[in-house]
Amino acid sequence: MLKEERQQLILEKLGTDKKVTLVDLGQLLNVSYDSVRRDVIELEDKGLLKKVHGGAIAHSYLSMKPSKGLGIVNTEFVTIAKKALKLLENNKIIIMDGGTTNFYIAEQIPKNLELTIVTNNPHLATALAEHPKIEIILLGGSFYKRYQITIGSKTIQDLEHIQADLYFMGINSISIENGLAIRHYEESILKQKMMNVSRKTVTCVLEEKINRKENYSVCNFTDLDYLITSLNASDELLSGFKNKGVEIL
Amino acid sequence: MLKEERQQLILEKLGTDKKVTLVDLGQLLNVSYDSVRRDVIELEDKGLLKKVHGGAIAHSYLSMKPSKGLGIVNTEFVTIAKKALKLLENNKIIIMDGGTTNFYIAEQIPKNLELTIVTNNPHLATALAEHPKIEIILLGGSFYKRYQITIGSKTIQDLEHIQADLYFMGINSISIENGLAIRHYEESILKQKMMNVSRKTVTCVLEEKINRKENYSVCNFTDLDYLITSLNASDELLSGFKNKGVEIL
DNA sequence: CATTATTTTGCAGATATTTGCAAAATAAAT
DNA sequence: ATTTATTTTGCAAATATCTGCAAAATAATG
Repeated sequence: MLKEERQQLILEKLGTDKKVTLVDLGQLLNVSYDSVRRDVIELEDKGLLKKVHGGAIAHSYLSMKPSKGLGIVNTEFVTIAKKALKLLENNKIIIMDGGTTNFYIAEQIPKNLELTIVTNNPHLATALAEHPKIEIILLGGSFYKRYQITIGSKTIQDLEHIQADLYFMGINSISIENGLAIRHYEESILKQKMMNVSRKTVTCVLEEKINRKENYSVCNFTDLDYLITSLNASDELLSGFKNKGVEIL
Repeated sequence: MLKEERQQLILEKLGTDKKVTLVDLGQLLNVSYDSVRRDVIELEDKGLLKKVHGGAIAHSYLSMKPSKGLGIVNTEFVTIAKKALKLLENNKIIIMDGGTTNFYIAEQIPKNLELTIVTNNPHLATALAEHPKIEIILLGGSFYKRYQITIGSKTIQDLEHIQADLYFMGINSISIENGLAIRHYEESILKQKMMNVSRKTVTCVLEEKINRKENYSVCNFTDLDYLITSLNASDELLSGFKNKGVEIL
């Protein structure tokens, strides 16, 4: 059995059971104790699980259904989140909106980093509460049940006096011609405001979002400062995005 | 069983029962007395619970984590919540703060009632999102991790332009002489503001809160409009509260 | 295809962690 | 004040981890 195959099985088991012991894994996979341990260490380095004495426990997002593929644990998010961490520095003020990737990023922020995080996503606020050094500002406003975020003029007003260093923007579609766009009108306005009060803006783009079409435009592609993706730099989907003044990570 | 797994179970039990003894835990988890004690010590170091002689008690915010439904149903809460429902009418604007009882009330609100609920408690907002007809306003501000609510001058400012009909106030202690009081300074100020912008104020008082002492006073007993309790009207704990212009339910 | 480099695997000894036990110290209860 | 329950401490056994190393498997090369 290949190493990758084994590690995939570990993740799957972890997704259903939430925890595994190394002894169990060793028997299940028919390899030595040491091999599974090394596997688990590798997986931990990738941020896909948490290793503990005698076993491993799942990161909350492992239970999330993979967007495509069958039974394959989706690690695209985690790869992206890892890259996003490189943009974080001590004492910066970061805006994170209701984008899904922001959860993955939040979970991976090193415990020694001091940050202020401004968000309109209550779930993100509670997730970040586990972190010892992060100060959290929650934006008020109308609570939009469907996306579970605050929204509307009050939210925008709350941003008025904020000057952030970086904004992690969630997006539904991205293309050169149409720029960045999402599905909901009020939210598109809010994202524009968030861009305005941030020195730099970064967006994390999953493969599936590229060249899709959505209704409400937020900004042009070149308004971005960074683009984070798990795609290889040589990938042709990215070809149009290069050399436009946006740093691609 | 992994150590982390055990500790997770301890926290879960604590979330529902509010208190545990080490003896119980030892039996429940099938480990020695000493192990659970060491677990509890570790959890205390992480600030997740408070260790006491012979056991441990939950931090108040543990109960806020909407683990699964509301866990074990505490009948006292439910009795109180039922009574609280009588104060609700169509199209009213209600403020609910971070009080625990507000969760129970929220869960019981009839599906046909149209309300606007203003809260500084994100967990309450997400719980209310299940309700088809309630409009939710979430107050912004600094997110206070320990109690999982927003707090501070921004939160107070968000209340400035709100005129509510009713305020469900959570409280830690109540007595005739010292009035209503809680443990946290900023929160006491916030509750005062919430009272100010509401036409009427109601508080739900569990037996244990009566004649306790807490640090920060919020208001006098007579500033209340309604008092909801599960105690029998003839109970002597209530004797001092009667005929003071506060309607006791 | 054979050969060489690279990676992966399992093993053994040295360290470190966890666990349960028992005696001594402390706190709570009667 | 005496008894009882709980905590603390030190200790030893069991278990898990880490390290370096050599055999096996895999990939790369000519």
